[in-house]
Formats: sequence, C-alpha cells, structure tokens
Amino acid sequence: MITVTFPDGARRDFADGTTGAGVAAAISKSLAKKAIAIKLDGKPFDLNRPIPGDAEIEILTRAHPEALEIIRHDCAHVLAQAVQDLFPGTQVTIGPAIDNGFFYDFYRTEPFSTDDFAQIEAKMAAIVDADYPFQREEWDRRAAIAHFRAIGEAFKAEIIEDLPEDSVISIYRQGPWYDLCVGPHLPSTRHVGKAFKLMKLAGAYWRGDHRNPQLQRMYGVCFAEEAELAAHLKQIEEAERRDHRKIGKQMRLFHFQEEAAGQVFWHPHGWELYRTVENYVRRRMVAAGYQEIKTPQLMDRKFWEASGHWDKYRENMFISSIEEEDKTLAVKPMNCPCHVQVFNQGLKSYRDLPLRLSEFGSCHRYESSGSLHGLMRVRAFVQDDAHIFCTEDQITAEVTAFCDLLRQIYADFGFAEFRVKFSDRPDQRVGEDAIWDKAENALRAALTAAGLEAEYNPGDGAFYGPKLDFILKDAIGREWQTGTIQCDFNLPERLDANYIGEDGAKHRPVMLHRAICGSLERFLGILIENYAGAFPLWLAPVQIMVATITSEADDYAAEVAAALRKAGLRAEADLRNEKINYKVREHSLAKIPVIAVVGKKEAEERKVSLRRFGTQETQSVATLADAIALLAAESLPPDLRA
RNA sequence: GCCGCCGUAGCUCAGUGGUAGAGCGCGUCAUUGGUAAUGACGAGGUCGGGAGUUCAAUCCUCCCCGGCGGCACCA
Repeated sequence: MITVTFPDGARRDFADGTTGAGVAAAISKSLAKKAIAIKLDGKPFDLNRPIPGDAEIEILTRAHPEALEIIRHDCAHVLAQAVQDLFPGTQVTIGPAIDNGFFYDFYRTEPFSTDDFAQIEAKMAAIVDADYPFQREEWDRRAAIAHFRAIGEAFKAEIIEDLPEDSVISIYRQGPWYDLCVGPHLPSTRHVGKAFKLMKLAGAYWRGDHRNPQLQRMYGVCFAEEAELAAHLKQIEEAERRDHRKIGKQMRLFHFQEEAAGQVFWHPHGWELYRTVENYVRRRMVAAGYQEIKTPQLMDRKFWEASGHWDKYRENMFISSIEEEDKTLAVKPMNCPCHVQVFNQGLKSYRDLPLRLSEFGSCHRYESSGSLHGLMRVRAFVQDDAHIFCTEDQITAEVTAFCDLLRQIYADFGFAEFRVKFSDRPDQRVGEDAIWDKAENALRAALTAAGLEAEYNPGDGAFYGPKLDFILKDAIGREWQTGTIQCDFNLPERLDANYIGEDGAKHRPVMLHRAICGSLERFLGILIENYAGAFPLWLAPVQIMVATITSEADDYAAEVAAALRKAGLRAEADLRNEKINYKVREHSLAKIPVIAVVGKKEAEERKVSLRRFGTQETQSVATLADAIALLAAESLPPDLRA
C-alpha cells in the first residue's frame, strides 16, 4: 500500500505498483486521458512507471509548462530515431530540450543539409503517428557500455562510462529504437504531437570543447499546440523584421565591407544618430560629476606588459610597429590603463577622490571571424567608458550613484526593464580576502540603496574584483547585456596608482570600471532593433521632412526647412517633382517622425500641415512659428526637457 | 578559429556549361499633383577574388576573402 499526497493536501491510498496513470484514472476519466506525466516529490516522472512508495504527486497535462519540456525532449528522441533510420551509421550523442524546442547533436562523417529537413520531418511525423509507447528499462552498467560500443555508439558508451558507478542506467525504447536516457518520457510518441519544425543546422563540439570532435547539431522548435508554433514562427519573423543589419541598410545608416571586417562605415544619418546618443550620454555624465578625457590609441608594448594585457590579452590585440624606431606598439583594446596614467600625473590627495574620468574611448579588439555580427560584435568600437578612482569606503556611494545614472539613461532610451547580476570572488583572484569582503559588501549595500535586486552569480567575478552586470530587455522581450561596474584591486597596484591619505601616507585607490551602454556601436544596434528603426523624435536622424505638393511651394519649403534647422531641428526638404502621395509613402517607409506638407495654400498662409509617423489621416495645420515652437520642444532630448 | 549554408545591377532576387534578367532605385523627358507608388524612354553587371577541368565556366572542382546560422571565444 502506498499513500499519495496531492498538491491540495488530499491523501489517498493505492496498491503497490500503482502508476501515475492509475492515480489519474482513479481521479477522473478525463484526467486519465489528458495526463502525460507526473511530478513525484517535485520531480518529473513517467506516467506509466510504478510509484516507488509514499509520495507527493502532481499530475501533468500537456498544458503544464513542465510537460512542455518533456514533449520537447521526446521530440528530440523522435528526431534521433528518424535520423538514424534515414541515415544509417549516424551516431547519437545528446539531445536536450531548450527554450522553444530542442536540439540533437549527431556524429556523422558526411554533412547534413537543411534540404534533408523535409524528409526528416516526414519521418518524424510517421514516428509520431506510429504511436510507439516509450518503455523504460534498467540495464547493467557494464553490459550497457559493451552494448553501445558493439553497435558503434561510441559517444553513448562514453556517456555511460562517465556516469557515477552507482547510477541507474535507464534505457527508453520507442518501437524499434532505443536510447540511453534518464527520462522521463511521454506515454507514447503520439503525445509529442506535430507542432514541431526543424530550424537550423550548426556545428557543435562534443561536450563543448573545441579539441573534441565536431558534431552536427540540428535545432528544432516544438510546442504543445500548433497555434503556439505558429505564434513562435511569427515572433522570429518579427525579430528578422527588426534586424539592425537590414534596417541599417534600408535607412542608409551604416555599411560594412570586407576590407574592414568588423568595422563600421557610418553614413550621415547613422552618424547623426550616433552623435545624438553620444552627446546625450555625455551630458548625463557631466551632470553626474564625470570629467571627460581622451587618451592615445597606440601605446608601447612595454606599457601593456606593465598593465598585464600583453600577457593575458595579446591574442585580441592589434599590434603595430615602426621600423625607424624599432618599437612595437599595440592599439588599445581597453581604456583603463590609460586612465591610470592620467590619474598618476601629479600627486593626488584623498581630497581629490572620488575622481571620475570618462572617455568615449575608441578600442580595437581582434574578435574571431565567426563571432562578428553586424554592430553587435565588431572589432573597432567606442565605449562609454569611465573609471572612478576612490577609497574602499566610497565604493558603496559611487556604485549607488552609478546605478541611479544607469537607470535614468536606460529609461530615457525607452528601456524600462533590466536585470542585474552580481558576481563575487572567483577561485583565481588577486587581492586579500579582507578587501574582497569589503568590496562585495559595498556592492550589495549599493544595490539595496539603489533599490535594485540582483541575481547572484557565485564565483563569476573578474580575477581583479567583484562586479555587477546589467541586462536590459527590449521591445520584443530579448535581453542584451550592456552595463557593467567592476571593482578593480589589481590595476592600481600594477600601474602604481596612489594617493596621499589624511594620515599623510600613500594609499592605493580602488578603481571602478564602468559602462552603461557598453559599446556605442552595439548599443545603436540594440536601439535600432528595439525601435525597429522608428525612432522617437529626439533620436531620429531626420526628424522632419518638408515635402512640397507643387513646385510653386519650393521657396517656402526651403524657408521652412531652414527655419526648422535654425531652431535646432534635423530637417530636410523634399522638393522633387513627385506627387505628394509618393513622397508621403516614401518618407513614411523611411520612418521619419514628422512630414511637414506644404502646398500653395500653406505657402500663402505661411502655415505647415504636419503628419506624424504611424498616423493615417489626422494631420494638424499650424502656423510656421507655432510648428517650430511645438516641434523644438518635443524634440528635446530627455535630459534637456523642462 | 570550427561546422553547415550563401556571395549575380545601388537594393531585393530570378537564371543558364555557349560571357545574363525582373522589380524597385538611378538618369532624361513629359506631367504641378493635396497626405502611402504618374507615365514614357534610357543608363547600369569583367556574376566576391584566384587557380584548375573544358573547345567553352557566372554555372563543375580546389584555395582564399566576406556574409549568414550555430559552436568555441568574449581577460
């Protein structure tokens, strides 16, 4: 006899050997029909496996989020069966459920092609229709290893070998096919359903290590219901629509070319946007007590040796030399060592601290070719960088102020939501534990003071100090790591930064490395995708397009555009010999926030007709002076608004 | 860097072992029109680069460069 406790606290006794299915059947016929697995003491468990003893049970139906994970995992098994059936000789490895679906890593000498997907999907559907029950078996460890070796599944054998000696080796069968798996699984393949789709093919290393054999990974998406699959495919389309590389081309913001891989050619409108962002951030930083500096691009190798970069970061550095002087120089990959040089000029007093040095620092890093990705990952970029030199006692106040500044800036760019990660001391580190204690506590205190909650990332700090990372969420829910603040006990030591304390003795300052946007290039990429190119007025590269209806209004239109520009607005005039419909369409597609239409009537009355992006027919007609005043006020960056 | 896919006009893309085509854009001309495409005509490409196979290569093979999707990387 076993006693089962349900989520609502009710208890019920069942005969030994009763399965989840039996329990469900005892509750109701419809539940028995819908049940696909159970949770046994909080862990997912096969529906048709005998419940081992007294337990808390929850019956999972398809609609349950945890059921979805099982469905996805099973879908991976169905994929593996289909692939091995169609492509004999392919070895299986692992195939877990992931966000939105699953993947499966195969080993096969010949490459798969996405052209194979249709055939594989058809086979998968046939396996689902065949309704093979998933049957669990327990095998002897040695026998299992020998068996998988014998049938040529070297990876599976290796997995079992690496399992702890006492672990249960469970095998699941689905019709003629079987696989090593901890489970649990659905009652049968029919329950996987047909809401799946193979998406892409990618290389992946066995166990994620690039020294291991390369496997072929097939990604699929899978949902409980077809409607969810359709919705997901739509979301992918939406992300593609917003792709900054596509929008960048359409809106002529920037381009890349192969002679400068990973470096941006900013076009006039893109650079306008860039400068708008930079100038805004600059004003916010000045207001927050930062002093802006500019430091050299090329520094002697000796300098990077002293900073430690030559040793630890050289692979990512562009190196240059000059024959005449027999010198090796490196292009700076980071600004921090240069900032220490500025700090080190002249004797600093504790009265000078905290000293906040900021720089829109241009950095170059050699990023591997495979990691380059539009504006999101480039080799030349500018950071909204700053280093705060302070005492240990000032860390909390500085980090708190930083969090406030960051929150303000994100909010102004339209990012209301972000999360914070707190990473503390790693195993490999410099600095005494007492300093780490102090810095970690200071960061925690700052988070509390700023009213923020952080996820805890134990041991993930830099070797030189603990840090906070800031991850913002965009308009369609994607996350981007942008901001960071890191304590550094190492660099001030290496580059001998010091200040004179109240006691008249030399002390080491703590250095806080911090960025809010991170790389401006990448941040612009994020902004473009967040707004899908339809920027708010203050950011839009072209804020107002003055479009004429007839050439009789040309002179007036030029005057309007000039007046708008004089008022600080980014305005252009479209005097082309085209119909107004054509112009409205074109500038609407270009996502220009305001179209000022002028015809004969406006010219005579010295008015403009304003049409806002995203509106259909509601236009407002205003006098030129009123329109300028209105738009000038509306287009002010958030920090300059009254 | 690794695996797979891709590279044809400014853009989006079609196409063929006998050196190329559409739409949009661009230019010229006509048209001066009220809020999402006026019409006609025209120009524009050594088909990413190099080598090879072939009588002949944009097409087939190899190498290189770049892009895309992942993996690895992101002190």
